[in-house]
Amino acid sequence: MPRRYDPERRQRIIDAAMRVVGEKGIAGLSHRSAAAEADVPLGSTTYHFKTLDELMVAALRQANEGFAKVVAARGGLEDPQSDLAAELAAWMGEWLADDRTAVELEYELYLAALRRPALRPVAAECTEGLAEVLSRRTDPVTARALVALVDGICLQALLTGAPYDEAYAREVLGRVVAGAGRRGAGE
Amino acid sequence: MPRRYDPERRQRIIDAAMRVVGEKGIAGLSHRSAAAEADVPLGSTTYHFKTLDELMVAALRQANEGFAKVVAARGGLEDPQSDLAAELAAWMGEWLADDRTAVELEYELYLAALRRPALRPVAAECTEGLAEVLSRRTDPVTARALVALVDGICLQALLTGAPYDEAYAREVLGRVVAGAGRRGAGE
DNA sequence: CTGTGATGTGTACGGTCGTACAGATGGTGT
DNA sequence: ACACCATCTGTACGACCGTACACATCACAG
Repeated sequence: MPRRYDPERRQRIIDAAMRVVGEKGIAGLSHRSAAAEADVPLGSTTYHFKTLDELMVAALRQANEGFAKVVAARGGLEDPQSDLAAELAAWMGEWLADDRTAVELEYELYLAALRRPALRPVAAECTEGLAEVLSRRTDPVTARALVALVDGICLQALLTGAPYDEAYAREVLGRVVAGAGRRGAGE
Repeated sequence: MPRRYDPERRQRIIDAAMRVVGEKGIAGLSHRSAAAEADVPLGSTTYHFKTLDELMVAALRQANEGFAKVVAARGGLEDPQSDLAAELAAWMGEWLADDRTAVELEYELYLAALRRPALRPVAAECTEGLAEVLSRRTDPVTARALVALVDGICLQALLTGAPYDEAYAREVLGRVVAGAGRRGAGE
């Protein structure tokens, strides 16, 4: 593996791209805007990322790794003594309250997979990552359903601008958890 | 209300914009591409829709009206004898199988509200529209949760490219329905 | 019948974009 | 020491974009 002249150049471009998406949205991301934000010449971004899709793949992967760390750091999700639904609802509240822009950034990159097949494998990693963590507390089918419900609740809050209702989230997440292991659950 | 020289001009532009989004995605929508698709001059699209946001608002509203008609036409959702979760899961299956591109079109416009405040009120109408229909079969909290779960399940299928699993959808939707009217449900 | 305002049309300007490329630069293996 | 190649840089081109504007056209009130 040959060393680089500027070994952090590629990484700095990814970080810059994430800042651009956070500030101006995916529509504002271009080789030029990322280059300007990273303070590197245009040719440098086109060299490291031949297409914008490549840059978005790198950004989404990095965002998801950061997300996974935040989830892992919140130990409550792994503690078998805790109420899984309540833990999830509380964590969503913190996530959304802490910095809604950061959540928007993650979802914008994640949802971009809708029209960009190149992003789909990475998007699949994102859902599987959270589902895998939840699988340590419940069965895989319930875990996948919880991920879907978390996405739906977050999106409802973000898309309509409505405030996050933690009691509501805890209640409905609890219903999915409560049904774990019943008839026809596939497990 | 003054009549128009070409009373259908505006409507034709909206239809063209929806075709453009369906074929090339929101990123491919511009005053020019919509004008070309509608076979009208550029100045006509800029006259009727001062900004692209206005055009997207009109397109999303129209897509939602079409969606509401499809939902209403499927009477099973209103029949109190039917299994609500099974009806919903079957309807999602038909929707996704019939023409996945059409579903992508709807979700792409709907999700665009994430970064475009102008679309948020219309996005809110979309969720409330379906929630209102479901409210005739269950309580409002459960209805809202079902909408969130439907969105999450559809998005998981669309984003990851995975096939739609109707049995799974029926099972987890059923859990949410089964919990209706319990403790702390807010109703 | 005529004025007036809404609607339709064509063209042009300045800006941003992806892409391409030729040359500079400095690691790295031999 | 030398050559090779990954990396870096600046510049240019053609395409597309939103916007603006002057002028044509038509419905309708008076």
